[in-house]
Amino acid sequence: MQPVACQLLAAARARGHIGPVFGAGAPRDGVGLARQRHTVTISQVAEAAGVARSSVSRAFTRPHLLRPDTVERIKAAAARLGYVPNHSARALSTGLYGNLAMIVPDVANPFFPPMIRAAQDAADDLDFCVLLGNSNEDPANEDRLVGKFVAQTEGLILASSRLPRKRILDHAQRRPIVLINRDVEGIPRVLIDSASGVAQAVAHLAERGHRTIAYVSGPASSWSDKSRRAAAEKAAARLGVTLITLPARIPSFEAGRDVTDVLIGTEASAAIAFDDLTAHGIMEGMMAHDRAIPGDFAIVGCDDVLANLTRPPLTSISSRSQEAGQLAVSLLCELLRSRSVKDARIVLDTQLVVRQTS
Amino acid sequence: MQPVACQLLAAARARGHIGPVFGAGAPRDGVGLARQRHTVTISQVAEAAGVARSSVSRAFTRPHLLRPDTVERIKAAAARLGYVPNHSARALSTGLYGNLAMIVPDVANPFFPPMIRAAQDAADDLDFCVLLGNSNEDPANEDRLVGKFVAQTEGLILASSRLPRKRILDHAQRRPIVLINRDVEGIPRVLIDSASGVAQAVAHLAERGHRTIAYVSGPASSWSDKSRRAAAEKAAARLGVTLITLPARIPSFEAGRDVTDVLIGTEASAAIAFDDLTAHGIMEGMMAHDRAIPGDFAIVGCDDVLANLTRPPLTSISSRSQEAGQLAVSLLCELLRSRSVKDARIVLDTQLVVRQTS
DNA sequence: CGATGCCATGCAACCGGTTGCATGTCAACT
DNA sequence: AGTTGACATGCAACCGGTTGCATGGCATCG
Repeated sequence: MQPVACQLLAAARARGHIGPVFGAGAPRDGVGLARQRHTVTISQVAEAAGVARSSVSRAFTRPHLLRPDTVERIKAAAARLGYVPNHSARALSTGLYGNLAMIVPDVANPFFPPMIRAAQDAADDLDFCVLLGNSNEDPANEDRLVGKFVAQTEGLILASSRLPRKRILDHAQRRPIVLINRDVEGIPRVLIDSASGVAQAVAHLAERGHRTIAYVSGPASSWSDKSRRAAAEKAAARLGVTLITLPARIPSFEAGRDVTDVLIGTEASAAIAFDDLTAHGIMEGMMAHDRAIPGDFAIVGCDDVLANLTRPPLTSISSRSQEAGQLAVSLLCELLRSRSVKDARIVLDTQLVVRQTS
Repeated sequence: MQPVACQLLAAARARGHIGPVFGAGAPRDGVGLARQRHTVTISQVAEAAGVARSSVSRAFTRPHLLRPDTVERIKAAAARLGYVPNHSARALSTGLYGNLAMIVPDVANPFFPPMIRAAQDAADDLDFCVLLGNSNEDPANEDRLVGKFVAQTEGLILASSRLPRKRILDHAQRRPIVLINRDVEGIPRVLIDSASGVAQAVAHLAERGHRTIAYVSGPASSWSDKSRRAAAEKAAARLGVTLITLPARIPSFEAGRDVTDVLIGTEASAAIAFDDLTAHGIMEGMMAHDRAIPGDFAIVGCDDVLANLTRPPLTSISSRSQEAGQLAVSLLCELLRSRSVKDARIVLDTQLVVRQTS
C-alpha cells in the first residue's frame, strides 16, 4: 500500500472509533465534525426577493398559489443565491423523508446487484432516495440496520431477510416493510419461486438417468433455501429418485468447492446447488478430482447469475431478481399510499435453463 | 407475469408519475402519502418520566450531565413507550445528517459491488448511513443525483464519475466530495492505477511474441480508460510494438463480442480490454470465429472481477476496488473533521495476474 | 358607487430535537 | 452559620421549512 494511504488509514483507525457520529443514543462529544458551512436558507431568499418566507416555500412546493411573476422572481433569487431546500427541515415539518431503505445480506453476492439496481431505478422514478444496507448474513446486524434506517425512511425493503419472523412483524408495526424472498404472513412480499424451477431440474436430471441427486443447501435461515429443498424433496419422491442434502453454510465459491469432498463420498451422480456460486465451486472441485462434467457428474445451479461465464456453461434456474426489486418498490409505494394492501403476496415463477453441465 | 403483479405494476404506473413525492421544488399535491403514524416524541417521554424535554435529550446524547438514576428513569420510560429519536429533527438542530452518499455508474457492473460493500462497511463502522445512487453512465443523471443527495448528506463519494471537471468542482464547493478513479486537482481522490498493470500486460504480451496489440477502450469520459490507454501506448512505444485502439462504448459482454468482428480484420494478435466483461465478450466472439485462445489470439482483461470464472481463466489486471472504497470513506471522514486535507491523492498500484488467456 | 368575493401574500405556530443560560439544591469549606 | 461552588435540571430560543388562517387589494356585480 502507498504510504499516504497507510498514514490516512492509520489516522482514521486511531481516531475513528472514538464514538459513533450519530445514531440512537449516541453521544456526539469529541467527534468534532465540522458543522456544514452556512448554507442559504429560505429566509435569505425571501429577503433577496422581497417576500415572506412562506412565499418562498410556496414558490417551490405549490407555485400555483402565487402569481407567476412572483414565482419567477423568487426562483431567480433562489438560483442566484444557490438555494437548496434543507431536506431535514422539510422532512421534519411534513413528516416525509423521501427515502427508502433496502437491506440485503451481501451486496457483493452477484444475485443482488441487479435487484438493487432495479429497485433503485424504480425508487428514483418516484423520486425517492435509497439507503442501502448490508447485513453480512447476520440477523443481529440486520436488526441494527433496520433500527438505523427507520428513523429516516418511509419504508424498508428486506431482501432475503435473515431476521426471525417475530422481529419482522415488530418492525413492520413501526414502518411499512416489504419482503423479498421471505414469506411472512401479513407482510407484503415478493417471492421468486425457485421451487418450480427446482422441480424441473429434478425431473430433468431423473430423465437423464440420475438415481441419486444431492441438494447442496444454503443459509439455514433463508426462505429460498427451505423452499428449494422442499421442492427438491417433493419432486424426488414423486419421481422415485433418492435425494440427499448436504449443507454449505454461506453461499460462495469456496463453500461449494469444500463440499465436493463430501459429495464424492456419496452415491450422488448429480447435484443441485443453492446458488450459482456454490455450483461453480462444486464444478471446480469436481474437476480438481478429475471428474468430467457433465459426463461423470451433473450440476445445476440456481439464480442464473453466471450464465455462460463458466466452462462448460452452467445449467441453472432462472431468477427474476430485477422484476422482484422493481415490484418490491411498487408494492412499498402502494403500501405508503393506502395502508391497506397489507397482505400482498406476489409469486414469480422460474424456469430451468439447460446448458451444458447436466 | 403473475396477474397480481401485473395489476399492481399497472396501478403503480398509472398513478406513479403523477408527480415526484419529494425533491427540490417538487409539488407534493395529489400524491397523498399517508403521513407516518404518530410516533413517540421526546415530549411524551419527558412527561412519562416527569422531567423536562431537555433532560430526555441529554439522557441520550450527553448522559454524563445527568444523575445516573435520572438517566435510568428516562431510558426506562423511553423503552417502555418505544421512543426512537427523530432523525430529521436531530439533523435540523445539529446540522449533521449522519449520511454519506455514493454514486456509481452502474451498480450491476461487477466492478462496483465489492467497492460499494467495502465503503459501506467502513461507513457503518463510523455510524454513517449510505445513500446509493446509480448514474447509469449518464452525466446528466449523475448531476441530478448529486443534487438529490447533497441535501441530506455530510459528503459524497463519486466513483468513476462521468461529470465534467467543472461540475465536480462546483459541487465540491457545497459539500465535501471524494472521488474514486477520477483525477481532479483540488478534490481528494483515490485512484486505482491500472496503468502499472497495463504496462506489465503489454510487456508480457510483447515477450510472448505479439507485435501488434489492440486496446479495446471503455467510456470516453472515464479517467480509468484514458489512463489505461495512455499506459498501453507508452509501453508499446517503448517496446517497439504496434498498438491500435478500438472503441467499445459502454463496457459489457455484448460490447466486447460486437467488437470482435472489427478486431479480426486487424493485424492484432492480442487484445487488452478496458475491463473483464469486455474481455470476456471478446473471448466468446473469438471462439465463435473458431479462434483458439490463447493459441490464435491472446486476451487480457482489467479489474480482475471474473478471475477463474471463464474458460480458459482470464488473464487480467488486479484491481483494488475494496481498498479504494474503504479509503474513500476514510478520506471523506478526514475531510469532514478538518476541512484541510483538500488535495489528497492516493494511488493504488496494480499487478498483472497471468492466467491462461495470454 | 358600494357590496361581494376571490386571489395573492403575510403572519405565526408548529414539526421534534438541541443547547446556552438561568435557577435551584446541597455539600463543603471558612 | 454563612459563603461558595459544583452539580442537576428547567426554560426558551433556535435549526429551516410548511401551512392554516388572517389580511388587504382589486375586479366584478347589482
